Amino acid sequence: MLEITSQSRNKRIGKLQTMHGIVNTPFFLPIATKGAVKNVSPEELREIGAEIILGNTYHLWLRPGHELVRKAGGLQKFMNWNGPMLTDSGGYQVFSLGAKVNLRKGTLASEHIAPKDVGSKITEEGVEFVDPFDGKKHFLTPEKSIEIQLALGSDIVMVLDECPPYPCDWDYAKNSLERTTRWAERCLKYFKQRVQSSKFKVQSCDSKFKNSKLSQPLLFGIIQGSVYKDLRQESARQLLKLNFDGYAIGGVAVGEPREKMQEVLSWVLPMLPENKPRYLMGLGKPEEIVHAVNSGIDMFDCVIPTRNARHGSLFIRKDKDLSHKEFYDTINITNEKFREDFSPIDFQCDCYTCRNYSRSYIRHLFSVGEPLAGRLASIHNLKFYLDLMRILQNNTEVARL
RNA sequence: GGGUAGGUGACAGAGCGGCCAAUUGUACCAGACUGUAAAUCUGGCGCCUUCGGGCUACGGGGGUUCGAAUCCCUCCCUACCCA
Repeated sequence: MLEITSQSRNKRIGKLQTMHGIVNTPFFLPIATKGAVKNVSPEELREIGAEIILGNTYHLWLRPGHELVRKAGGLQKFMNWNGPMLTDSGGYQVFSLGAKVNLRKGTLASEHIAPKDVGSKITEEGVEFVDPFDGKKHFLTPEKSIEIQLALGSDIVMVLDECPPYPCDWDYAKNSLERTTRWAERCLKYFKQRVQSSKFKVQSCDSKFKNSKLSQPLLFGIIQGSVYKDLRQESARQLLKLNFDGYAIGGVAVGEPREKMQEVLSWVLPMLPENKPRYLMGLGKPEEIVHAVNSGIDMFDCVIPTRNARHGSLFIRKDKDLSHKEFYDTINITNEKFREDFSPIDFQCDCYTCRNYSRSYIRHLFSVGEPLAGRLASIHNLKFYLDLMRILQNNTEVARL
């Protein structure tokens, strides 16, 4: 249940209760796909203001295996993250692994080949994946995905969905969304069965959470339907009937134009209950997050801050007015113009990196391939994102400081 | 002093008569990354250009040939071996 503490037009600010603590909304989840946010330790995540992170079912299932993580006491304990965690269901890998294998075969993703024909095979029962590392096949069902997520100790469990690529024709999108709903039902059924059984035990990493009001994870449904209004709304209606703890909007930022994504929000958000969290999966660029928060989204996750950091692309605050279209800049720190620039990445930033290191030094680390480069850059970019969320959490007014 | 192997673009290293301004890698320059197969990928990388092309280039000089980085002569240089 989401406790909304203030609201202005569509924008909501609140608190989300989870097994491992309360999280302020709207929030951003740093991504720890394989049980670690790349280059950043849990302590550093805390320091820069992260309250919750995201782990990945698919990757952790294959390595090290969810049973191992269960034995370790849950992923939080395993990786030393004392706080809430959301787990993705593996649905995105239907898209990302499928589409990429497809591209390798020389077919354009834009030609839209249904993923069932490529790297992942979708049937009513579940999805068959081919592990790109060793070519082994793995079969993931809705029930299996839930089982894994519970073993990982997830606070927010996502249903297994299919994330279709863009463009995607109406017929395919319709079939896909309906299957996603059927999978969601199976997830819900299995989830209830497991969580209500006497054997269910919260994977708690810290005794302080024993008094949490919540003794079981939250389960979120995922709305699909590509860029079609009728399908998106149909998907939302179907999932609303199942009464999930929260609702995610999936299948966006897969190549569709920006306006399409904003349209999807405008169709779907008015249908969702006020007191339940809304999660826009995989988003996004800072301005997309600001727009989505103003539209009523509470949760985000994205690889941009960490991946771009590793590639030398860094965020810089520019304008305090978030309604201003260009409230930030990005620089590529590897550019020659920073060779003798001894100023910090961002004067307005108080992250560890900006307090202690110059652009020139970080550029040097990148050019000689020192791992510290990616680490300092990731800390900075994540701080930029988390600061952005902090600003959004502190201001009821639509996108203004 | 004698012998052998070599000298190719910033570096390493292919090419060994025309399809060579010259494979490839690195370095360098720029760009892209949206529920992470990503410390990855893409493009550029002699000079000039009206984008058709033009010019200068494979140690120096000379030659053979319609045509040479590629063949011949000579000089210079480098590495290793023998004195």
